Amino acid sequence: MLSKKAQYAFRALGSLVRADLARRSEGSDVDAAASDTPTSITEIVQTHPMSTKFLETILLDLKRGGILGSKKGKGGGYYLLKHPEDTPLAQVIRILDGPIAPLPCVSLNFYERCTDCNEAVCGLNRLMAEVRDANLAVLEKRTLADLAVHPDDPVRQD
Amino acid sequence: MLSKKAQYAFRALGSLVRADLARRSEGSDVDAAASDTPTSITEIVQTHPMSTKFLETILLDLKRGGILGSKKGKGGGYYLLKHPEDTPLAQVIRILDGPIAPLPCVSLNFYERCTDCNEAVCGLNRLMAEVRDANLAVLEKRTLADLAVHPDDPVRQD
DNA sequence: CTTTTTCCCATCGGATTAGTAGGTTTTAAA
DNA sequence: TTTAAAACCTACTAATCCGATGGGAAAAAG
Repeated sequence: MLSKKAQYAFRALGSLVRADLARRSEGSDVDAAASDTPTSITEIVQTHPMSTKFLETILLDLKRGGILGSKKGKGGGYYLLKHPEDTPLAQVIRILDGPIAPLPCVSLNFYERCTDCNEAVCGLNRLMAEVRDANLAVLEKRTLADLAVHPDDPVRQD
Repeated sequence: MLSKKAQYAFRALGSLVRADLARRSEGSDVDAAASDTPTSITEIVQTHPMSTKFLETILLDLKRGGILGSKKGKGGGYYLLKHPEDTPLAQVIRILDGPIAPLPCVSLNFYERCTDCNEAVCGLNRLMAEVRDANLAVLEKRTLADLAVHPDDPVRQD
């Protein structure tokens, strides 16, 4: 199960993706940088009701994780550092919830050796690696861009 | 991530599967019932070191969950109620860790309505349902029988 | 009637989660 | 140059969950 943190993160990122798309379609002629029109926490909370303070820590995590940039001061806020389709959902989950794998000993990014089992022989290892791969097949393919897709819109099915 | 409970459960079930297979190959001529040769907690802990008391609660959960049968008193213990290949890993995980889905609102067995989002429109719902399906594709196909497979043995790959 | 087992209930310390409080720094704009 | 609005930082807290433990009661075999 995703933590509240990750759930809120995805909601907030939804706002930022929509802002990104809007900016990109509006300023198609001018060279509008994402950092020129950041979205503030206050704005995000208005469309997605949640604790302002809690969201603050979440967006900070996403910034440290390399997904968001920020601008301080009046008119400041957060913005996506990359195109929405270049940030897979897996990256967001890893930043906020840690490992995606069901066991530390099959984790790619948070690997820890199994203390009391021989990984080469352990049947559970092999099976949980299968589960991990099934997860990543989705979570590395799907990106922030997919978050903003409305069900009526054509969805990428490949 | 799987809880310790689920991890221990899989180890213990490994023992019970091996006992089941052994019994089935031994008593091929006689009609030996599983309940005639149960495996006690003490035996399981000897091959898989872990807290006896903790394992006790786990096996009780598995019994209440319909996976194991038990026999009280001297010579008693636990045994599989069904053939190993008839218990998918998903069932074990649900008993000990609850939902497999990443969000309550996409859970098949532990569904809870989303309080602050419209499921029909929410982009996250659709994506997390995809993740759930990817998980279940593995966890409903793989069973206790796969737990006991040694890596050198031929593995079912379908 | 003794031993061995499952079964039941309550508790418990530590970690994690979700959230709060209060302040600082930076920036834009009046 | 003052004010307001924003990100940023540090610490704390309340509640919950996790992993485990303790002390038995009930059942079954010999």
